[in-house]
Amino acid sequence: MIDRMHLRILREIERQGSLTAAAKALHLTQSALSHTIKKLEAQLGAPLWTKEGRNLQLTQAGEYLQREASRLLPQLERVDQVLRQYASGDKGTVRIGMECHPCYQWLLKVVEPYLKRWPGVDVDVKQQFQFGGLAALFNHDIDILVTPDPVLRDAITFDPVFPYEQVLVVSKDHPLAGETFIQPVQLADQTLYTYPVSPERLDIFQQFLLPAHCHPKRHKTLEDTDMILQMVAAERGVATLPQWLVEEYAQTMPVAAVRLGKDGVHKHIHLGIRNASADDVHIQTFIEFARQQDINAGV
Amino acid sequence: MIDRMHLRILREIERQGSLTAAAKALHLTQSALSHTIKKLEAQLGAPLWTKEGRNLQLTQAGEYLQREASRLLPQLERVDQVLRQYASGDKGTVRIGMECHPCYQWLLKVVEPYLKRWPGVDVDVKQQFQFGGLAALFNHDIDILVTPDPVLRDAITFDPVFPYEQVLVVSKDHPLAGETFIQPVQLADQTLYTYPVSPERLDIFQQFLLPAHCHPKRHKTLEDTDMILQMVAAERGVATLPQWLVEEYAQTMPVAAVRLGKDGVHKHIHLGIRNASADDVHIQTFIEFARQQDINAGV
DNA sequence: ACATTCCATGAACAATAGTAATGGTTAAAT
DNA sequence: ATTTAACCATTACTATTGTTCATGGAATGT
Repeated sequence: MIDRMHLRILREIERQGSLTAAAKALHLTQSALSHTIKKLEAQLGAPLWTKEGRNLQLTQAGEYLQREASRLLPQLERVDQVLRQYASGDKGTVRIGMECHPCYQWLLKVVEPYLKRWPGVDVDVKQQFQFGGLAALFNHDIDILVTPDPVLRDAITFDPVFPYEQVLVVSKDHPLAGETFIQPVQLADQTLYTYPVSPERLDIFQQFLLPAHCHPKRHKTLEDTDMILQMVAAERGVATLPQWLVEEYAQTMPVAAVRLGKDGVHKHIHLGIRNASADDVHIQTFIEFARQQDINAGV
Repeated sequence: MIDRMHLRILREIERQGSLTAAAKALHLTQSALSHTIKKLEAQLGAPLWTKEGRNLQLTQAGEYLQREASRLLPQLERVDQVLRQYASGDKGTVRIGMECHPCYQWLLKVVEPYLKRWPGVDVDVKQQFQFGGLAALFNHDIDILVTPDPVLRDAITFDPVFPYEQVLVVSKDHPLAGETFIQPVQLADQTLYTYPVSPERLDIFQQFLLPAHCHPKRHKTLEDTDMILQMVAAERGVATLPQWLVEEYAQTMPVAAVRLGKDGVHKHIHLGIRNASADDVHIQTFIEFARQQDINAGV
């Protein structure tokens, strides 16, 4: 009953704000659109819009349909894209999403040689998710999720591809800079900079501070890795980052890494995929490639 | 480009096995189907089937499209259903999925009075999920997930609605039947019956046996609660169940409950919903209703 | 009050999708 | 080997649906 065109109409009227503009965007006349809408509403037996003055206001049913449209249409468009790629040989697109900020740095290193090795495959990288990376994976917005926090569930498989150590970053002149490792209490008089995510998802809290019932003097958040490191370099506080990333930054900035606890905090970057897409060639090759890359990089 | 009808064709040909039968199922002539397919393949620039003898064989692209069809069509059909319900007043359907076997018993008690209280709302209960309950929730196969194991994620909200204690069930004549509680070691010479799910998802292992590095003498699995209790009653082994459920069974069977550890293993049944559907009236009222129900039942 | 923008409508037309009839091919039944 | 039945493709024709054109009314801003 509800056809793809109906969904497109809903979406386009929302985007354009008016029926006339939507018609143009859909390569139709205003009249055609008006007719189609009237017919649809007759079929449904309920209006989708009410006329408020000279523009339209969605009814409750209309709002529902619009939400579904913005959810389903991208999936249908993806189907088109994939089919076009089937038709034009073995070209493909792998859509990769990331949840953690430093993952991006790692991904850059993997994607570049991957694109060279597989010229027929495109890579789409997405970072912003309305409902988080896992939802994006389930909703078929992305095909691979890069994350340090795998979740054990039937439908999703996580594959550890890159081991790294999470370390404390401090200014080179900081009192802690000389230590080989620190204890949780040593952060009690420090200002800690992190990305703006809830403490439950920050390893420094979950795996280091909370088990020892410690907490930093202050906890501040900043969006951007560079900004955080600026603050650390300026001795305004400390932060945590992957060790390999600190090494890189240390070449150009006065910062140093210190191990968290005697044994360190060890993590893996995981690649998560839907089990249903496990036999997709491009996804398979990407994961394999990523894992091999790390054998070289994971020194 | 790909239209709903195309997806229906793919699905129906799979279901019926032949083009002629599919045409009949779609209320079309065989000829019409043949035409539509030819046109679609021309548009795509690639065949979706190859003729193997007198029946059809899907190409790779065809297989992909078929998978997408069986994924997307149910969602489109749900949209139809909801819109029909909008048209016919405030009727609605809440689709509930369950991951844990005993959840079903609890749900039965909640659904019955709920249906009486809200005659306009239907409840669909589903128990089998190809990729697990969480995936079903993400895929819009269900609207509410009943589970004892919430997962913290952006897109999903879990709401604890019913507290219960997980206990050991033993035969009335079993040596352990007299104890007020048992220690993990006391299961070392017992046969343990559970549902056929992996030990990581069984509280008896995760919260009781593994922390004490114990394990039962034997671990057997059975599909069905009644069957498990039969085995327990016949002194073939022990099992774990929610305490309130054991109480019920104890009225008709020679079984008794024993606390797990000094403090017991305490759990909650959670209701999980997509954040995007948090303002759906029917879903809201169901959760509210479920929570109130438990105040009475949760003795 | 007037121009402008927006949406609705009816009639005419064009495009699309559907049917009927037929024929060729394949696989099973006699 | 021949017949029978099932399946799919094709052509020509028809019905339905979608689209445009031309027009009019209703709301907004100047």
